[in-house]
Amino acid sequence: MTELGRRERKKLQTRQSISDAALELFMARGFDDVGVKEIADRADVSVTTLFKHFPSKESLLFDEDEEQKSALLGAVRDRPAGASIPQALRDHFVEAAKGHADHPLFADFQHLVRSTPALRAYAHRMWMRHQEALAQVIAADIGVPEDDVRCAALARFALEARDLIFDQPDRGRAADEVFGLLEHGWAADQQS
Amino acid sequence: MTELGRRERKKLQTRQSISDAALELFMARGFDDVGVKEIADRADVSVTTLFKHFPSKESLLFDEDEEQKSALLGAVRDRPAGASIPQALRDHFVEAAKGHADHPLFADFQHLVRSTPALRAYAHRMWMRHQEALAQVIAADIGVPEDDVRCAALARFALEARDLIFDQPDRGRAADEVFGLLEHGWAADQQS
DNA sequence: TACAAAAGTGCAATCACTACACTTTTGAAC
DNA sequence: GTTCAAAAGTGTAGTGATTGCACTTTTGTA
Repeated sequence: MTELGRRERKKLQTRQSISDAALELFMARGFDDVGVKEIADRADVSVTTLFKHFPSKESLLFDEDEEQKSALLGAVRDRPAGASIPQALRDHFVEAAKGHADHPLFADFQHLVRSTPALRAYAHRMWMRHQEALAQVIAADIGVPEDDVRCAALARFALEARDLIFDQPDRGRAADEVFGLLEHGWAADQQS
Repeated sequence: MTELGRRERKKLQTRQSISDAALELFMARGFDDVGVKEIADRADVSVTTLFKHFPSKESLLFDEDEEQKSALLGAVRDRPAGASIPQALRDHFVEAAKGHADHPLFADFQHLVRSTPALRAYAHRMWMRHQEALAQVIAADIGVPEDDVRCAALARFALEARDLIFDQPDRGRAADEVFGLLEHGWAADQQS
């Protein structure tokens, strides 16, 4: 689409160098045992430049998740006929988890993030940023005002559900139970 | 119950001085515009001592929430006969919110916390710490293993719900809708 | 070719937080 | 009452992320 000039290409290249350096060092020695100075050195830029490209040390590991976001919204918007929204979200998460299981590198990355409090918190915050957009897609889908509370709640709960499920040993079953709760409510199973 | 010796009394007193100093300064000038040095000075202790009593700058504003926690667990455990768990949690949150509306100082405190990203995040993290305990109480109540996923999910969603509801203009209605979702599920309202 | 914007640099500073080695206080045992 | 070890407190010096500033270099473009 958009042809990038040399300037923009170089800028992206610098950004990528920094990002690469950070990933390698963090994976090798852990987030807390690598300083930004060392990353900047390896990427052959100054610390100042590093912070012109990334707002914080944590952000070095997380590139734009525009893709992730649109996949999420798409999963709801373009769900198969007859599928409910919670079902669509459940399926989307299970699929995504499967896709990640392929990449062996990704598992290490996940482990790094989940075992480092600062990264875990940052990743969670980034992920929850999608709440508003998701809520709006849901609201549009069922034809209610875009600030409807129930849509906001479903969006929030579903996004939280992903992390909740990730901790469970049997993720498939966990996903079924958690999204079952969202779909049919707490009351559904209690008096059975 | 426990008689406190002079030593422990003095320790608590020091802690309180620090806490008071922090609250006053933060309320007057905002969280980010007050340094820990200044707080320590006003409390007439060293910065080192300040950090012996509190693990971080944010924690200066949040005292032990053991009380809050047991109130939360009690609301579920001792709920009126016939009330469901989501209902009990809903009522508990609505009651708590009312109680806070009384204290005029509390409103300012709330505003400070909610308008300062670092504090907002910290408060949220503290609040969500109750998830595990709440999940266990729920599990015990309905007689399932304490690591049941649905209980963990209900606990998490309910705790998240509080903050979600707080943002809404009409909190009573919002509470009804959000906890209605937890109680009866997304499907319940959709095909009506 | 000249010029303004963009990208990058180096330095000094801020600020939360920690490690350390030290003094003072205090509770309790003798 | 004296003694002694633990607890509480202090001051200093450091680390490490992040920012502001004044500066040079690069690059698109007129």
